[in-house]
Amino acid sequence: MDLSIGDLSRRVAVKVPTIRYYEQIGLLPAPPRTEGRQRRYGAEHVSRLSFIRHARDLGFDVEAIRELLSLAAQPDQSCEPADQIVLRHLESVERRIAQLTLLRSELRHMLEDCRHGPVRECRIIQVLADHDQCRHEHGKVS
Amino acid sequence: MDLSIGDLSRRVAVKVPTIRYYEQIGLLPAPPRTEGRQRRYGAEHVSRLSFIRHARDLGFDVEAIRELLSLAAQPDQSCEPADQIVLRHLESVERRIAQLTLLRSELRHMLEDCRHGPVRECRIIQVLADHDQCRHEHGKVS
DNA sequence: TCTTGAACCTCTAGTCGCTAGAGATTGTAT
DNA sequence: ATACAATCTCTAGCGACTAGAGGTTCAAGA
Ligand SMILES: [Zn+2]
Ligand SMILES: [Zn+2]
Ligand SMILES: [Zn+2]
Ligand SMILES: [Zn+2]
Repeated sequence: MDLSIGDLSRRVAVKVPTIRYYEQIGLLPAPPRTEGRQRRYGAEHVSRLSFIRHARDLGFDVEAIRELLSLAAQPDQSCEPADQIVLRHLESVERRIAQLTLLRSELRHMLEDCRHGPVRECRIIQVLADHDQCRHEHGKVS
Repeated sequence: MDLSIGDLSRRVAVKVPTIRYYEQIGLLPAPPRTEGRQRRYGAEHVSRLSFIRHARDLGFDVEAIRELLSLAAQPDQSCEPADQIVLRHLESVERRIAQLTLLRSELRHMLEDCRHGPVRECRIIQVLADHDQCRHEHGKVS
């Protein structure tokens, strides 16, 4: 186990510049270097980066991942803080789904109502110009 | 109708720096100025900014809004390009909902499976470390 | 051993859609 | 005249990368 950054990249499916970025922000520890200053990674880097990547895929932000990693390193502590992080994330995903569902409905209505004639008669343009013609109180999409 | 940037901001509910930003990127035309170089807006700015704000609330990106505005200014043309823009956006919203729905399910499972004991036994940490323990092929959340 | 060339290095800047601040000027009400 | 809120320009920062320039190192084949 003595992987170049390219090897690690292929193995974990994280791009090379992203790995360097994670090192820069202190998410992945700086590995040892060859005499020519090239990075060489070991098994612990593979598993840590896999964790990071999986958590990113699941939508956690870097701050949350930082906390999750530090919890994972303390196996005797209660896992409650980790649960809290996941719960918070779940709630934000649910809020997001609710917003997007309203949005989808609004967009579908716009497309259904459109008569596909000249812009002058286009419902899409009219609705965009006037939120009162919307069916829902879709909030801002954040 | 001769609104300061603050008046316009309150009327359309778009923050002052955002209005200046829209001017900078060419989304909102530069208004006339007072002798002391302060911006003064008219009715056409109110309606254009309302359009922009509504489209942003509906999740359209600036490029799409640019195209929609330029279409809106040509009332005799076919509205098909506008419909296309909305359709593209709808499809991306639908993809996003599908991803987030998978994600929600995964996060719920993680929370359900967790025994709330020490980190060593925490399913959340275990699943994060190993995607094979996931129920779904949740893709990357983009 | 030498030579090639892919992979690596650092550093800077760009993405998107704002948001925040500094420091100076203008408008308006008393 | 004075005070003070609002405005001005300019620059930098957010999150999570991504792209590129310009230079160096590694590893494989001749
Ligand atoms: Zn139409
Ligand atoms: Zn609306
Ligand atoms: Zn747990
Ligand atoms: Zn997974």
